[in-house]
Amino acid sequence: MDNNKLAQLLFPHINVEMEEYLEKIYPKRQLPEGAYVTRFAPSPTGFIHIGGLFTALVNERLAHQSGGKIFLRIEDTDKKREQEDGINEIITGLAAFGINFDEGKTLDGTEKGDYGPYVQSHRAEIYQSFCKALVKKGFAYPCFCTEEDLAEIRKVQEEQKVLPGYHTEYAKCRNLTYEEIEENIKAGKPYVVRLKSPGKIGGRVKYKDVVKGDIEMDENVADIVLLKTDGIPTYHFAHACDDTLMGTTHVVRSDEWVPSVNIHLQLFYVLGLKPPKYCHISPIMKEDNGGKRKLSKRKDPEAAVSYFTEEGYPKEAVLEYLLTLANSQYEDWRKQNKTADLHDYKFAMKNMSKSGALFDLVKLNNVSGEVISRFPAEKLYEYVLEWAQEFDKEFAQKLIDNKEKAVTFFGVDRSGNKPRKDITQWKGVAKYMDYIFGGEFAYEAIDNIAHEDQKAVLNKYATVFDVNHTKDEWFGTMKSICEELGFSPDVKAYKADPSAFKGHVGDISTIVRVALTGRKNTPDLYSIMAILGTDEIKARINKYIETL
RNA sequence: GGCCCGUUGGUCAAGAGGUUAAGACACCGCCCUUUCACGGCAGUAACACGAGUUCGAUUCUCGUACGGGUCACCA
Repeated sequence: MDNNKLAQLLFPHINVEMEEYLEKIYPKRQLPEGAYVTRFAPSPTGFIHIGGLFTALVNERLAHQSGGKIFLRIEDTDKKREQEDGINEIITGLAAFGINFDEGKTLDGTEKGDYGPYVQSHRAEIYQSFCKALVKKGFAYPCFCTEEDLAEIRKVQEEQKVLPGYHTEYAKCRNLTYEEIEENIKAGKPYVVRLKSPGKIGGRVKYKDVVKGDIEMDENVADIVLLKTDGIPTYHFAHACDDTLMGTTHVVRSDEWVPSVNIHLQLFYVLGLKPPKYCHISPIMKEDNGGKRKLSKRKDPEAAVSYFTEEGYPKEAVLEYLLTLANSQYEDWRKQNKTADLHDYKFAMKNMSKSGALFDLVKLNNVSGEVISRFPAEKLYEYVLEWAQEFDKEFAQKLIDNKEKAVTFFGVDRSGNKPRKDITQWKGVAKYMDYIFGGEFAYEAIDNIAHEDQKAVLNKYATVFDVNHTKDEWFGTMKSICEELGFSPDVKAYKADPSAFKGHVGDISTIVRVALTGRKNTPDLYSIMAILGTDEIKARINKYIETL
């Protein structure tokens, strides 16, 4: 068989040689020593999985902290999956979490970067050129098998209990003559181009995975499809071509790809190219009936990153949580560097876990509360407003109409080094601060103080408070009414003999708090009273008394 | 089923041939405190199992179990 002749028969329209792409069209990148070139390579469904964000984040950190580049490559070789506008959704979705690409498609529909096109469906000639080179070298051949043929082969293999797949003597089209091929093509028979695998059954390959360590597995023997009937490559082949041309140094992807590495290594081998380093990271899992399983797009709302924006988790919180999953020492670093930007953390690949972590919403809440506690009042206001404008218009309007009040409120207990940590997501803030905007709210019950005593406390308090008091005066006022009402101004004295009092000064503030806000748990009461103002305070006290 | 990977408290995890087996979240208790918080201190709780190597194994080796992944003209 004359391979050159076959290559010409198969790819008469391909004139650019593989070498030209390699040397002239896509010259090697000029980057500093040690710089990583990584990529994020989704199919354009528009859906961003939390695991995808995780992968993207790792890729982004690796590239940017090393002075390298990260590019976005759209893997749209499967037409069935395509989705209108999927690419833009991915770009904006990731940008919302601070992941920006140096190269690839942009929102205006153009592309940036010198290694494009970055959409695989636009790279057909490149793959075909590489494939042509393989045919010339005798490492690829056309296959005319139909689906039925393949099913038949599989059936036989199952009966014989041998390795399934298109390989060795089962690879019917491997040894077609030039004449047979030419005849089939002239007859218009559709065909794929397959790899003529040099692998041997029983052969083994080894490689060192950056996160999993040494891995050894069977050598690939399957004549996998390189180019599909439509001339578009499979993932495997596209990966080998693209990551070479685009200069990827580290392929960071989900560990479901580990079993394909033997194929990829073989592809680089037959192409005569050097493979990149592989970093297979573990997926994020979810507890399910005592077992673990991958977070599922269909069953788990939290699988979609949009869930976190809808719930109102600040992007910093999600990122920070993901970073703790990626590198548990991130938390220690954060403790030492409370105000530092999370991008200052030196992410280390070797600290990544080999096994999949369960997604823990409780932990996310903790991280989020921590992150939000560091936001100054103005920033908090902006974030909450931004969220509300999209997900709770009514609340957004209130925020706009009462901006000053809201900002003041957000500043309560949030300055200094011991900020409150009770806001963990924007959804819920409306309820959290409803008493700031109006008097409509339910009252939490106070069980340990009789209604009559509560009334007495409030009636008295209404006559002595003054919103112009300093905090000390305010506190003094509250203490001063204790004795005549039968309460202890001193908590210790109360605890020493609870039966001697109706309650202590703390109970008085609880009563006032519930009257004014409806709840036992709010930020500093003194500050809240200052926000409400005298008339509102009196009105609310009276309103509460009526309910007793 | 073949192949690959994994298994330290409820969760995330550090660790290393000899440790009282870190830390974080959650939970519980105490302290501080006018309330709510914040903070501080303490506590409950773990090396899947069985062999082997070794003076000694949670750490190394081999099995077993369990969990996960993968075996497409999908990525």
